[in-house]
Amino acid sequence: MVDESLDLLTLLADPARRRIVGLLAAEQLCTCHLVEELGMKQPVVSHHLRALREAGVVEGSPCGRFTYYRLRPGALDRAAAALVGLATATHSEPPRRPC
Amino acid sequence: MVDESLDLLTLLADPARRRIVGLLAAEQLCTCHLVEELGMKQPVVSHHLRALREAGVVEGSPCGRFTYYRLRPGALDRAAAALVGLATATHSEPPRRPC
DNA sequence: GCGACTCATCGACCACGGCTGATGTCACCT
DNA sequence: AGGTGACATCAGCCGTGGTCGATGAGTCGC
Repeated sequence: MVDESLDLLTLLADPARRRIVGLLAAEQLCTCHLVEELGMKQPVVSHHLRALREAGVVEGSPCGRFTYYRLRPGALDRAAAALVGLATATHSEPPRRPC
Repeated sequence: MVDESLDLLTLLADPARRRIVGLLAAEQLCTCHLVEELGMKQPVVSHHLRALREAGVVEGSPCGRFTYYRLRPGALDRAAAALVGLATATHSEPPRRPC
C-alpha cells in the first residue's frame, strides 16, 4: 500500500531530478533551459528527463527543434498522499509489541 | 526551499527503509522484530536504523536488552508538505518560457 | 561469574546509478 | 543541399551506497 505509491521517491532521491521538478513546477522549460539552469551537460539532463518521463512524472511536447517539458498533472498525488499518511502517523503514539 | 525539505527522500529511496518506516508507523518495534518482519540480517537492519536515526526520522528507546524504535513526531512533516506543494503545482498550467 | 541473547559497529565486497564523451536523428535556416 | 543547433541515445568509467561477515559492548538468566 505504502510501498508502491512511494516508489517514485527513488527517482526524487537524486538532487538533480528534484531540481528539475522544482523548476518545472514553476514554468514549462525545454532541455536547453534546464541545461543552463542546472549547469549540467546536455546528455545528463536528457538522461534524467528520460527517467522522469518513463515514470510518468513529466511529459515532453516537441515544438520544432525544442522539446518543452512539464509536470504531468496528478503524477505526484499518490506519493504525496502516502507521505502525508506517514507524516500524520508520526503524531500518534503507536502500541509497543512485546518481545 | 523545496530541495532542503526533500533531502529526506534520499533516505526513503531505499525500499528496505520505506518498509521500516511503514512498519514503525503502525507500532513500535525493536530490532529483532524488524529483522524477522523484513527477513533481513540484523546488521543490515541496524545499518538502516542508524541512517534513519541520524536523519532524525526515528528514535530508539533502549529497554533492557532490547531497543524499541518509533517514528519521531513531525519528522516527515516538512518533506510531506514540500511534496504536496509539488503535487498541487502539477495541477496548474505553468507559463512556457520562450527559447 | 558464566553463557546466551540483543544490538551496534567495523571492514570488505559488489552492484546500481550518475557522469562523460562520442555519435545519431531531426528541424530550421541560407 | 549543406550547415547549424537542439535533443536523444549509447558505451564506458567511476563513485556512492547497500549487503555481508565478523567482532565488540551491554543485558538478563542460571
